[in-house]
Amino acid sequence: MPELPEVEVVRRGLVSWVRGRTITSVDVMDPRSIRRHLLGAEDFAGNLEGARVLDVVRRGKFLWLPLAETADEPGPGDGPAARPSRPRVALMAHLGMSGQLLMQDSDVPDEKHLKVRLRLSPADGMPEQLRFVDQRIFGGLFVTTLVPTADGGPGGLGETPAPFIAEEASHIARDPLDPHFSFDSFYRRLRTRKTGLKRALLDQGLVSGIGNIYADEALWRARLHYARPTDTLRRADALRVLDAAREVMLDALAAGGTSFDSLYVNVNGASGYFDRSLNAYGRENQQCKRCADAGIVSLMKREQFMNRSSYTCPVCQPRPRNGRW
DNA sequence: AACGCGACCTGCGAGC
DNA sequence: TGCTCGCAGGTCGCGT
Repeated sequence: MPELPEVEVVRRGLVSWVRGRTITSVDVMDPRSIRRHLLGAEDFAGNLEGARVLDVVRRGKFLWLPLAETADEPGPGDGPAARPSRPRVALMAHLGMSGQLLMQDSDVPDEKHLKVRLRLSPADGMPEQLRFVDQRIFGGLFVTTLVPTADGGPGGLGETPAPFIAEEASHIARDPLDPHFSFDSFYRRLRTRKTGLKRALLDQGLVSGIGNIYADEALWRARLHYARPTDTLRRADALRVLDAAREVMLDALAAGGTSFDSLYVNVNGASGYFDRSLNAYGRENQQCKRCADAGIVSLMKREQFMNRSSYTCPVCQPRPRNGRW
């Protein structure tokens, strides 16, 4: 579930099912899904078994579960007096292009692409297993350490552990929905880049959470072409495209994310329906909706850019000339 | 230092 | 029917 809204749908879904529960056993059915855990499957399982899940935190498209290393170590809900030393490790997840995190009862047959199974301590009315399913294996799980954040703010969206972030997510910028996202610092860095606007929007170190779909949607809403040079971009234009990204991702979140097929589902296996609201992505040769409202005939164009497809309206998102508008 | 490309994977639909 | 090709929501590492 690759972009921010889809990952956030998973995070929200997961919180109520796993927070406070203990991981009792781990099955790795395909070691490729934990290849970023360099010490291998046995070490991976050993780190998780007996650990208690404190929360589910997201930064950009990275998701992690801070862990209390023993089951009886107090968690965030146990009151200030019982607060433990901060958690030091976390179970990290990235969904890549096709990863899913699913809560399943034990009697549900294994999915075709089931890669990792976590069994959780029993809890009333809750599924016993957290499953990582991944067709293309671009995603994966691994255990990592928590390190201080660069700006001293919260690590990501989620409630604990405030100033700490999973190490492999520490180079990822805040996303436009993060309350600590700073437009000023984004814009300052944007102007120093010598690249095109879409490439910058997809650079997770500059602003995170935006992928190919929402980049095209944000550019369409802001009436900007993907090749607009970043070093001459006016503040008002940068603000417009960032606001557009925030809006479109919030709308998508409210719709449960974008699903074209069963690959993109929430933790209960349900699809989102934002695909019906897309204005640019996937609309090759279809009439631009905004131009149609203005009585202008204009067909959306698909072009190869960065080895992937980009969709633009040739009328309301004209290609820049000479590095200027 | 930062940009931009290829690699990492499986499966599906289109076209022959 | 079955082959090949192009395509798919992402990230990382290398060469320039």
